[in-house]
Amino acid sequence: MKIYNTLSKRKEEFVPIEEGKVRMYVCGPTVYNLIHIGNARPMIVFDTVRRYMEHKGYQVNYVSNFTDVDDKIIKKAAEEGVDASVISARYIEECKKDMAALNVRPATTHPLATNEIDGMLEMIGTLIQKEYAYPAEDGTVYFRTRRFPEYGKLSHKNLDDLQGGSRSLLVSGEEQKEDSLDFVLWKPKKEGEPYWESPWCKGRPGWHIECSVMSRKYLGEQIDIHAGGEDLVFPHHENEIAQSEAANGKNFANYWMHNAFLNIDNRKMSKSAGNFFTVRDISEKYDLQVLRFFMLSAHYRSPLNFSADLMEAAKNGYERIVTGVSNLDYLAQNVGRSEADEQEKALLVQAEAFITRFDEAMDDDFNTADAISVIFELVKFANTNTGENSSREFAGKLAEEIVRLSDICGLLVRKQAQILDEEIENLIEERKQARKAKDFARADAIRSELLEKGIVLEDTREGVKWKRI
RNA sequence: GGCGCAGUAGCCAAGUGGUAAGGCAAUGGUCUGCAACACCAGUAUCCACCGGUUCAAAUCCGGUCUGCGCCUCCA
Repeated sequence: MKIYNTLSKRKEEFVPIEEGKVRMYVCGPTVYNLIHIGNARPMIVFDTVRRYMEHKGYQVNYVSNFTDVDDKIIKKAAEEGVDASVISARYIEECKKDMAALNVRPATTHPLATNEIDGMLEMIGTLIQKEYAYPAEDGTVYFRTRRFPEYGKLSHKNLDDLQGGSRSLLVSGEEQKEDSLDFVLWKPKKEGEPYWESPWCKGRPGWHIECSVMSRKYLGEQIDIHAGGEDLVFPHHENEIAQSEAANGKNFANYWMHNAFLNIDNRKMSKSAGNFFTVRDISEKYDLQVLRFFMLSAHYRSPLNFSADLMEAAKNGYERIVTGVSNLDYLAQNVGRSEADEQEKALLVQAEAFITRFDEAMDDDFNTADAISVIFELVKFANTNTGENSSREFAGKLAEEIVRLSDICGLLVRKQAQILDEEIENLIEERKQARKAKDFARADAIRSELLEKGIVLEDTREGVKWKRI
């Protein structure tokens, strides 16, 4: 299995620190609002990475934090006149709902920054002791960036370029830094803000130190994979490396994975531009499996454009798989012959090639676009080779195969049997009689009536089928 | 200004040296009372442009154009 590593800028064979196990940390959202569809991309992508790793037999320890103390949370709390913890608790709950709807599995551990303050104080203390950090007069603690010679190794920047770029960006408070590249580990509280006691001042942690501490606590000093959006490469992940490696004296993460951004109508999503969508917004119009399918239909390192038309196309594509499985399930339950014959057995052997190709695609830096195209080919293979003369075993096995591959991508393609209201069932039965009597006007009227209730009827060779839209 | 990414059919998107996967849309056909589903057929002489390397390039090298990202909170 090959993974593109931002550190080396190339694909590398994945070798875990501990055989059979993966330790993986994914930077999670700051919970000050409902998550937006841009937040959803890393969640979906790295959930898929995790699922594939597990499919390959790895035991994955997957940690993803919630940043629950931050300027934006404090601002929102002030607006609503409530405590910051009320805001963060609310949006953590909402985020978990969205994740469930996206079929993103909960992490092994979802640590909260505010529960890990002791660890942060400890790490900051160590950094000061090792002279990698220093407190300023007002109690702010800064990381001494130039003391960490490898600073810039992830983002491939050199310190002097950064120095030049930031010189014009000096803001108030900067003058107490030894160097403009130094970044904050601990900052003093302002009036009305949540705070914790520390040896330096009453205050709260800087953003970067959280992840270094939580990663170490739940996964150990050295981990296999650290992941997040590409915007986190600099400065967040660069700073994490500096903190963790300076404090622990060890290499931090072996593989750094970054997903590219999601754009809306070819522009960066932003509230001010008015092209901002939360996951909840999308869920009002689409099954969120469609959003997941959409995100996985491009490679995670390519920028992905989002638009209404593209979502429609994704919906149609996703439904092709769902319909395929549904047709196979129908055959598997209703067809006469139970055992596969010789010809079908030969076809099942042939179908194994799709599984191999699926794994090859995923082994190549999680090429989900290619992997999904293999699922489509398998669907077509199944559609072409099954019919009312198929055996239950044959249809059933093909259905299982499609469901299994989709499941590795976290895509739910088998719709649960839904219970129909008695009234609807009666209408379907009445329409059946009407069609038998060639009263097509009445049959079409019933179909229209059901359509208004969100029920679509299809008269297939195998009989009348219906689905909710 | 520094660093970096991308440009493949109407749209989306794989493919990084051996002669263009897959999906959506559209077209013709089969099936169907009709519709939907499904199947079959054709659909990029060509991969932004120019030049080079090679027996061979969408794939490597150089240049041009265009779009985008990071360098500042941000997935």
